[in-house]
Amino acid sequence: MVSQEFTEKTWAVVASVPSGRVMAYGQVAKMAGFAGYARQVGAVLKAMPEQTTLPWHRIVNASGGLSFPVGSEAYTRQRERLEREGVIFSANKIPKSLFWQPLF
DNA sequence: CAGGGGGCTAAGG
DNA sequence: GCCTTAGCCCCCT
Repeated sequence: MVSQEFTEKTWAVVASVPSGRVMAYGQVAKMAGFAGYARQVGAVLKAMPEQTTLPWHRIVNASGGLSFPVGSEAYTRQRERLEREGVIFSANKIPKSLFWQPLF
């Protein structure tokens, strides 16, 4: 389990990512005030319920790819949600230009 | 304490 | 592009 504070700060940052844009796990952690906690961000998102309104799918790895095996159910689910918002994939990678850069 | 493993990352071959 | 190494932090065995 992760601290309540970390969880809440993470949710806040994730919720701030606009549709059609994505953000890396490490970047979310940093924005939440927990630099270095990228893996914990993943843990928080994994614990999200199915019906959540939080845009967990907008969080991807720093390489622009999804952190699931290509073709897996989880991979497909996340990719469909992103493409539905207009996010494009090139060779299973999301272009850097689609990364959300919050100006602090 | 030692090991292993996660929706991670950056750097080097 | 791949794989390995190292670093990161938390959790479980």
